Amino acid sequence: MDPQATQPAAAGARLGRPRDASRDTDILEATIEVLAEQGFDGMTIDMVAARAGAGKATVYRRWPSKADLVIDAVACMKKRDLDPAQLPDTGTLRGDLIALVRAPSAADADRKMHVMGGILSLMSREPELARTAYAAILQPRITANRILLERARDRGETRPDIDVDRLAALMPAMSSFRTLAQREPITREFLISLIDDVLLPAAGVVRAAV
Amino acid sequence: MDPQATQPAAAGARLGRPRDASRDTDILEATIEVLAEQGFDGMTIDMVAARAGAGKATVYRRWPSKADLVIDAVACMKKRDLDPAQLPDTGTLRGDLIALVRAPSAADADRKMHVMGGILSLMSREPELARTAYAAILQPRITANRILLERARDRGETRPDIDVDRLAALMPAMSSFRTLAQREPITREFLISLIDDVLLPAAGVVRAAV
DNA sequence: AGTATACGAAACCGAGGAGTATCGGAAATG
DNA sequence: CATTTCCGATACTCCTCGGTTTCGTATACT
Repeated sequence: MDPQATQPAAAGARLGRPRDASRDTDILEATIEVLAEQGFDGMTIDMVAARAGAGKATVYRRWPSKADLVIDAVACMKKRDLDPAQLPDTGTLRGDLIALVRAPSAADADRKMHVMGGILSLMSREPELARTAYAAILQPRITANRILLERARDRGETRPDIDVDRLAALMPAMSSFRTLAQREPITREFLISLIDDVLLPAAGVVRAAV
Repeated sequence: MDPQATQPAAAGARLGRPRDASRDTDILEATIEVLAEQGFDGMTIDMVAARAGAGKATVYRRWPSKADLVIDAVACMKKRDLDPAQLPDTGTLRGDLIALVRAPSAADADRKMHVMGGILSLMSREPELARTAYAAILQPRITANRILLERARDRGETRPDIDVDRLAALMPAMSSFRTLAQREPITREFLISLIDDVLLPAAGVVRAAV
């Protein structure tokens, strides 16, 4: 199995120059960027390598194929994500939702949606990627919405019989639709209008004076 | 200009074997099918020709390039579409919306969404296609919803201050999201749940006994 | 009949991109 | 210093696919 079974015990120090871990993250970030701009089929390994300031060999030493690189890059988007443990808790559903659409969140969501659009065609052929992308891009947001909605419902702020799952997917759905199909940017105004004109009325929250 | 200016006046009968018009529709339908299954980049002209039972030359005699073929095929989807003049008018918003999601509509919407997903990457590079696709696939549905909503609002069935544009896009947005991102099929149950649990509450329609 | 075009099938051409190999140099171990 | 592996750069192979051409046949007009 292991051709290097001389002295370094198991996963110990290998011989020769060690790998530069910074190349990994640079390549993964470049992959996400090119993916968002060009889509999977429009993206070439040379583009990624050039943007990362790396050589093609350095890419292929780490990932066996273009598809594996993309799958790994998408999976790594999940890490720097909102932590369910520190969701906003302002006392009202509207306050929580508004807090969730702060400026960096909007720009970040816009790029994530473009990545999603870029790998749509590949997702048909790679079910594993489809699950990974859902978990990395959509699931966190939907889960956060679900938690906020359940909390508000248990407070008696909404109707008691709301369809939490459906409503939790509402904002991601309308956002992706606007970005990908209507090709208009996600703005803070759009998100707030979504909260006040669609989501809160649908949840049966009485409209406060604005 | 016209190298054939002998006897046939202007656009009259040409010389030789005339073109078979049935090949046009066969090729266009095959294009839509392959597009929905494979996406633009995964689709090859050979696939389309084979499925249409035609030769590649027959395709290229009619459309100068793959992109032109796809643009034309998408544009032709608009023809067999719902006519705004004969929208349902049942007296209630819910009745109208339910009537609009009859069985053939659901299956048709599912395929249209897959086509939309298949050309997403191309739409970035071809703004003309983006407009065409929107007009052929989404606009008719959104417009129909808008008309029904405005009618209901003017009847006093909804709150008077509803955001018609936002609400008209709600069902297409949630449908495309479910199809493309969540990869679950569009069922009649899903659409009705959307109407009863999201759209009507958001529009302020009082829930009738079900 | 003669001519001109359309048809399906298949060979063909050229560009572009995935993946591999090579090279000179750098960074680690011994 | 010798060895080994990593690095960026680049040349190279192989294959797919868009698009063109050819061929034998079919179908129109004159």
